[in-house]
Formats: sequence, C-alpha cells, structure tokens
Amino acid sequence: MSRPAGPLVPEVVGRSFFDRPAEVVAPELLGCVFTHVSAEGPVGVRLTEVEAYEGERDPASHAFRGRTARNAVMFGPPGYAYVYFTYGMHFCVNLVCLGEGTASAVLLRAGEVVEGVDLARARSRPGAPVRDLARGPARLTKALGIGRDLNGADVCGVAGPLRLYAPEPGGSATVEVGPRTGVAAAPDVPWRFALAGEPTVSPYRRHAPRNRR
DNA sequence: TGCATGATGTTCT
DNA sequence: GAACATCATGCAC
Repeated sequence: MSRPAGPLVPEVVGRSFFDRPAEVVAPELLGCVFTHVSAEGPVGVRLTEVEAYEGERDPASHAFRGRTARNAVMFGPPGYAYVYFTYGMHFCVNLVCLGEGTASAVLLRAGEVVEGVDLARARSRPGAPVRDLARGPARLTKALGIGRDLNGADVCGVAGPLRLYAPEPGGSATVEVGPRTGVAAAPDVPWRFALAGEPTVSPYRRHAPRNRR
C-alpha cells in the first residue's frame, strides 16, 4: 500500500502478521513500537527483546497442559494481548499468534521507551535511567501501565488502547538468537530473539531454582 | 560486580 | 501445597 508523503505516520501492524507461528513472528517484532494509551497518557516502547512460546509442544508454555481459564486468550484469534500475573507481584504481556485453537504467543521481554518517558519513569522509579524503564518483562508492563484489565485486548485495532506499529523502514538491525531466559522447562530451545548491541536487552540468565524453606 | 534470597498472589496438581 | 516466563535488595569479595 502507499501513503502520501508527509509526517511519519507509522503503520499499525495488521492481524495477518500474527497469523503465523510465534517463532516466525517473534524476530519480526523486534524494532516495532508497542504503545499503550491510558488515561494518564501514551507510553511507547520499541521492542528489543522477545521470546516465542508454542502451545502443547512447548513445555515452557502456559498452554502446555491445555486450555485453562487463565491462558484462554492464547488459544483465541491472533493479534490480542495475553496478560498474566506472576510471582505474586508482576505482570507480563504476550502477543497471541496463530488462529483460534492454537496456543502460540510471543512474550515481550524488553524494550526502549521512546514515548512518554516521564510517565513511564513515574510509574517505575524516579531517576531511573531510560534504558532501565522497560528492561525486563515485568518492568516493561509496568512502564506501559499494563495490568490485568488489558488481558485479551486487541492489538490490531486502531481504536484500542494497545497498538503495535511497524518499525521505520531502512533500519537494518542484527537479530541475536539464543535460549530463553528464566524458564524452568526446555531451557535450551533457541526461541529468544533480541536486537544485538541494545543496552535495553537483559543479560542472559538461566532459570534460578529457588530454595524451599 | 555478582550471587543468593525474600516478597507476594494466582494457578494448577 | 508447590511452583512460577520476576525484581530489588543486601552482603561478600
């Protein structure tokens, strides 16, 4: 498609983009700008690190044991946000891939805040450097102000609070591939994708088993 | 600079 | 009742 020359109006990513396996969608999400417009204002994050999760063939996925009330969104149509609560205090956000009945999703792990920096910082910690605001999946949702109420929100709709914009053309970035971070199961599957050389990308950490008391 | 640990709630077995 | 796709903090070196 074409658009008239003028100010940069980034294109909203369409639903067909997500109607593909997560491990295919994931690397293409890098560089996209994910925005949440709330009552407080807009915050946008340029994605620098993501992870792919498949359904029943991926033991690290929430959908591994089949459909439940919590992961129902993952089994739904593509282009929606799956938000879940974990570790008693953190939210993480996924973008659902593939069609109805297939649990495929991409976890957004980290990004660089490119819009609404002040708001993002206020939600995080005053004085925090910009590159720390969305470094890590839980911080990313915090910076964007994403909570449980956005579970199942449409990412492809122009009217919704969540939107995903295609990266500006011309930027060729090197994509780094590696094992997923922090997962207890299938730690060696290379489905973690990151932009090389980005300071917002968290260092690789293997899942740390917790001592029980 | 790097590791170990506690906080905290939802979900599933 | 245990595990968990995490983060911030404290302490050792």
